[in-house]
Amino acid sequence: MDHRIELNAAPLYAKIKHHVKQQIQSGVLAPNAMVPSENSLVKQFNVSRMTVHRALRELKEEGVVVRVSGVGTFVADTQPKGHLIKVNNIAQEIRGRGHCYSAHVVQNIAENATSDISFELHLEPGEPVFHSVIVHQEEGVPIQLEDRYVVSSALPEYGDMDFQSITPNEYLMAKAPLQKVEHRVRAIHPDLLTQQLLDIKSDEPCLLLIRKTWSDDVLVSLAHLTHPSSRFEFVDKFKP
Amino acid sequence: MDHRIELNAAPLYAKIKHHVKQQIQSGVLAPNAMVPSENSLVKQFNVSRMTVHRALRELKEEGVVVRVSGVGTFVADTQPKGHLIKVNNIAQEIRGRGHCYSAHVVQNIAENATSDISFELHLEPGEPVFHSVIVHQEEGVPIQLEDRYVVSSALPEYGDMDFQSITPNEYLMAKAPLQKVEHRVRAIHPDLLTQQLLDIKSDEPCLLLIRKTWSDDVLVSLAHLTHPSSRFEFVDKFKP
DNA sequence: GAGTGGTCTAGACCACACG
DNA sequence: GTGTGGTCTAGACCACTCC
Repeated sequence: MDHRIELNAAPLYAKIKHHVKQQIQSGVLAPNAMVPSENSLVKQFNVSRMTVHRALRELKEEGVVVRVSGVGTFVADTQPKGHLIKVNNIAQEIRGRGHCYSAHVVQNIAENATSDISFELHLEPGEPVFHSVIVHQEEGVPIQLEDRYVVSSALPEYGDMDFQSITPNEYLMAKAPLQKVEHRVRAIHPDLLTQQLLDIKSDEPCLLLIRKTWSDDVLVSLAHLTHPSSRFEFVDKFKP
Repeated sequence: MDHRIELNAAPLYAKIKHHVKQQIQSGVLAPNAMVPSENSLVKQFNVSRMTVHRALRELKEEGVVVRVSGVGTFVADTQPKGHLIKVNNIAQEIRGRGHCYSAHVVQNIAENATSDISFELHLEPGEPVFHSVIVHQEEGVPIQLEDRYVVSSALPEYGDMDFQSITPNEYLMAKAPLQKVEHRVRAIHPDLLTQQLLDIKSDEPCLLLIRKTWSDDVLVSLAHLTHPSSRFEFVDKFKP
């Protein structure tokens, strides 16, 4: 049986991985749902079991799936969690979990930098900046409050954007190629406005990620990303 | 349970991985040196090529070796890859600021794993673990509460250590070469004991870093690192 | 007993690199 | 050409879980 006749260059195990991921992302396979067994995928794709096994094993390594010997393979029940570096793609991450992403744009206006903000952004006080405030939601539940300042001179069209379909970070990544990033992570008590926007009680601590991004040696954006502790944690796996 | 017996029960691909790692660590295989080819390892271990291939593929994914199709497999030259959150060396970090580091060892005892801990460490309930609790101080002020469990079978001498002059992390790094790390960061309310040990008020939120470390494909340690929000933040700068 | 995942074999074909 | 890694097959045995 020759599979090489096909022009598609992707290995079979990669296609199977992609197929399962798609099923999860599209909602066909909900969290905790059972993924078709190796043998049924063997029949479905007309490949050997070793190939299916490799696909599912790698999905397990990636944390997409949980496998229990003698029982079956299941869609990982991932709590809201973020990779520090990838917090920018909160929309993508939520959708990757097979959940519904939505955004509530509180404001996106032009301001003159206060002394605090101008200091942080290395500007002169009073220089124009954009100030956007957006609540990111997973399955309708607020998961991140994004309070962002953008240097107007670097991205003059930022204020015209409607961030319903694209997140500010996706916009920034596209318009101002990321050159350098600085993260600070703190635990805080949310202020009253934050409590209301995130729909949390006053005694719930929050994870605050302060993110500065540079493009072309210019500091372009300062974002305060606030996450309720009960709904979010940062996760980072790496190999030294 | 003897650690050596587990090696005999280990899968063949794991034995081959371990063998190659040993060769590298012992200096038999220097950085950039060529690792024996799949076919020669097939003969040496009298196994199938698929088994050897899996071993080398996983070593590649771990960054231990570099593989070039049509050429060969080579020992990776040690890449620094300065990654996230260097909480590892809290003592070093404090001294790097020119401040005085001190440690208060609350306990370092042998226990039998509770069901919670055994689950997290992938052990059977009741298996022996070491449980150390240490308060790390900067200029005499508590800055990190380290609550750590270590798998006894992996590091049988951990319980004998006096962590006044060397931190558990430094000990682990020396005894069990770091292979993989998982971090989770949360914001929490400290419990009463934590408040006392860190000398903080009950309403001060804390940054909790949960750190799991693997060595040689074995999970060896689980640490809860709690930091008062007013005295600590994580900082991370990087260039993509 | 039937089904699951975990491992392993002994072959095979392919693309690529090198001399 | 030979040697390398990348992939894939069609079986197999095992330990395990669930009914």
